[in-house]
Amino acid sequence: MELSGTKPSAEPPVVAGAELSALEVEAIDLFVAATRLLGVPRSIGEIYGLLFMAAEPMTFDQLVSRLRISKGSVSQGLKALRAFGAVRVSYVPGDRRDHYRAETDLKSLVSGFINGQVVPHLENGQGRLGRLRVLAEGLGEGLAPEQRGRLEKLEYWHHRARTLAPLAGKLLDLP
Amino acid sequence: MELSGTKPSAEPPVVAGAELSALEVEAIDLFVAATRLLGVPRSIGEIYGLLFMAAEPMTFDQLVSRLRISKGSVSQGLKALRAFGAVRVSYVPGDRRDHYRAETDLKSLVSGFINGQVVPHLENGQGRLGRLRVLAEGLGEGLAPEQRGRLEKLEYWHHRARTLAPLAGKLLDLP
DNA sequence: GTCCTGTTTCATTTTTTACTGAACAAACTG
DNA sequence: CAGTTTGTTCAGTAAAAAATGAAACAGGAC
Repeated sequence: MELSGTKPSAEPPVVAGAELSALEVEAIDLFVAATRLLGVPRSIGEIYGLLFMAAEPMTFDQLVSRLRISKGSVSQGLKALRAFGAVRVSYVPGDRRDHYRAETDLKSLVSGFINGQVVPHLENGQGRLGRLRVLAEGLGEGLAPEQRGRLEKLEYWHHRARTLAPLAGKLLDLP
Repeated sequence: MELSGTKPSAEPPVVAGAELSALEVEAIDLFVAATRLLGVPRSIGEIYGLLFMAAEPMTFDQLVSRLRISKGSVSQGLKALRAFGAVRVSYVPGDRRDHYRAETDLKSLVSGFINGQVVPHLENGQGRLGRLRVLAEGLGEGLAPEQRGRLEKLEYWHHRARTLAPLAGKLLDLP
């Protein structure tokens, strides 16, 4: 199965249920790899990857038919992507369907991800730390100095994370 | 189930196979929550959490018996934690067994995690990007301007990530 | 109102990932 | 050296996560 020709004479059809072009496959592959690192589902990477390479916004059913994944996955994937601002909905006059396009501003993407995935965990951590503090106080002298130091360290880490998280997007500008 | 007493008169036994103290449980819980965010297995959080709160280094079989998880999990977990420098091995004279303690320097932990989990992915991405570039060149004019722009964006992102990743630890110092 | 079209929801199935435990290897001991 | 202790590996299994697809829903169009 060789791509022997020197230049592609027939341009890839961009019809609804068409096969993915090699370029699209490669781009999707890249984003799927990224999702593993970020710990989000594969299908989300597929959707974002395809939208990222698309020359123009795509509809729900284009995503379904070109990626050959279920409507359920597309619906949930778009929901998550919208939730942290990685896709936007374009209004297209005369078309009842929503058209989706990828947000490609790195700062927005990073901020969105931090706010959606990290900040909630940190707020959770707040509660856990509080309980830990109460337990430690209850122990009084039963707490070894090493342990006391560790708890202080934890408080410091948490504080660090909470002050840094909102800045993550901005850190991309500086260096 | 109330902790009604004002001070704990009976101190918790720190014997090998003992129950975990409330403090330990709470700390482990916190780290287990963190592992979900980082996408690493739960057992790793348990091990690190217990070591983090331990007043002194612990042995392999203490981890097995106190956490009540299998030797396999402890072995694999410690292997991973050692791999990115989150636990260190203490030599204890007169004891054949290794004693493990948690590394608690935040910079080291962050750097270790980045080097172990992120950098390999980025190197991988190098290859993917290369293939994408080749495909794009092959298409020539068949590539829409939007798509060309996206590819440039990708290159930029990747470059950004590669230059920033090694600095991650240091970024914790500055602000 | 009823009939479409586009999208969401959710119980079930599939896939992936992590854990277990027994067999194994290495290193020490007496 | 035989026996014991300490830790690793890996095939099988259990648990968790994600994908599916059918049914429900929303809101225009007619």
